[in-house]
Amino acid sequence: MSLELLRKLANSMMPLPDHEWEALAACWHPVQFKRKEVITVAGEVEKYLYFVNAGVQRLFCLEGDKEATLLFTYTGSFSGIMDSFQLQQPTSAYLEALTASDMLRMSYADFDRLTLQYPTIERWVRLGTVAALSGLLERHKELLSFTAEQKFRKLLTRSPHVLQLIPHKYLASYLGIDPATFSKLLSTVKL
Amino acid sequence: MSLELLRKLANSMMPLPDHEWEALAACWHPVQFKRKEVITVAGEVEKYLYFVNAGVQRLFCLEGDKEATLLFTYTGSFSGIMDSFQLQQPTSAYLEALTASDMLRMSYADFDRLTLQYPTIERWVRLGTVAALSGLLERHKELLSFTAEQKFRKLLTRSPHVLQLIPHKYLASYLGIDPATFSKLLSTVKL
DNA sequence: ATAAAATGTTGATCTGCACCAAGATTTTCT
DNA sequence: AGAAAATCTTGGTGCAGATCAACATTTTAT
Repeated sequence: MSLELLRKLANSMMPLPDHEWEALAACWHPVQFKRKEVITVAGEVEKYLYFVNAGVQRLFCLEGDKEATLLFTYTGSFSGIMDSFQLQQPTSAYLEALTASDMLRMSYADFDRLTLQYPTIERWVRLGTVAALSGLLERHKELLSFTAEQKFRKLLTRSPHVLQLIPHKYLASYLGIDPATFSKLLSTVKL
Repeated sequence: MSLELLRKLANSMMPLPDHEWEALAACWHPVQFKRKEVITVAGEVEKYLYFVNAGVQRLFCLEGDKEATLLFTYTGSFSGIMDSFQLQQPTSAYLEALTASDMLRMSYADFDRLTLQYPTIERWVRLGTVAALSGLLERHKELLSFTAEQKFRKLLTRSPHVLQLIPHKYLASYLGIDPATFSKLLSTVKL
């Protein structure tokens, strides 16, 4: 069971005393998902916090017959439906594996115990959550004020690698534009 | 200095032992803003967490020549630029008073000390932040998938009172639609 | 109370982008 | 390797909603 990536991340953010790290590490359990497999279904309460050892995942909602993609998670990042997990309330989102995924996960009971027992961990979770909020606010601002082309360009400059990593129809959904429009924008930029 | 509203809110969410409440209460200081006064400017680090005793405030960004309104805060809610405050990083947003505002505020130094000293408070801040994240995700989903009319209707059903409270041009900006379109939608619904 | 500023309304254009559809290409599965 | 499924491309069309503009109304400040 590989905790290397997670340990590296933890150390870079907040070095923990050895015994706290032990307690934390003991709560993670490996789990695998196949490509296209749905990890969490709308209506459920998110049972786990995930850490991605390998693969790409997508968080999305169904609105009528359309999907709205909220975010992607990647190798080396946390995953799961964070608000549903922390508040233990039903979610209206789906989490699915876009590629075969190798993940670690922690149950809510363990998470709750750790945060109550170790103030450092509680604090670290808070700051991680704020960072997520900050990123979402930034994207929100773009949705409110950018044209399709501006959103497209921003994606290209901020995360060019996702073009090879994620099917374009999902990137289009993430930007709130039509897949055909995405394709047309792409062709204008490639010249 | 009126801590009534704040105390009521705190008790409803998480009753604190008396001495913790004392420590918390001692950190708040009253402050007033005039209508249209800018409370925090883009580029700054948010110095304070606010609690609104009276008034309405608006959080927005400038993108080119347009404003994108991210959220409103009201009597009885917290205010401030939460991510900038908690992370002590510069913000790209502005906070302004839409009406004359009567607020309480707490410095970051006090906030930091309280969260380190009292695990209950640290935890409560985390859960408040998650709740904010949850609400923002919900709105994000709507921006991605709703038409102007759908967003308009949702606003009317969820918060009809804001129609009397907030100038419609800001509501339009909040929904990401043109003020003229907002006005036209309003007239169709009034019949 | 009055002037001035801000906000809201309404109609007439104009356009960005969604929508549709059919074919080309790529990826996945066995 | 080959068949099937998924994804991407590209052109044509239509419309939701932005933009423009002029006037009406409401709110604020003195």
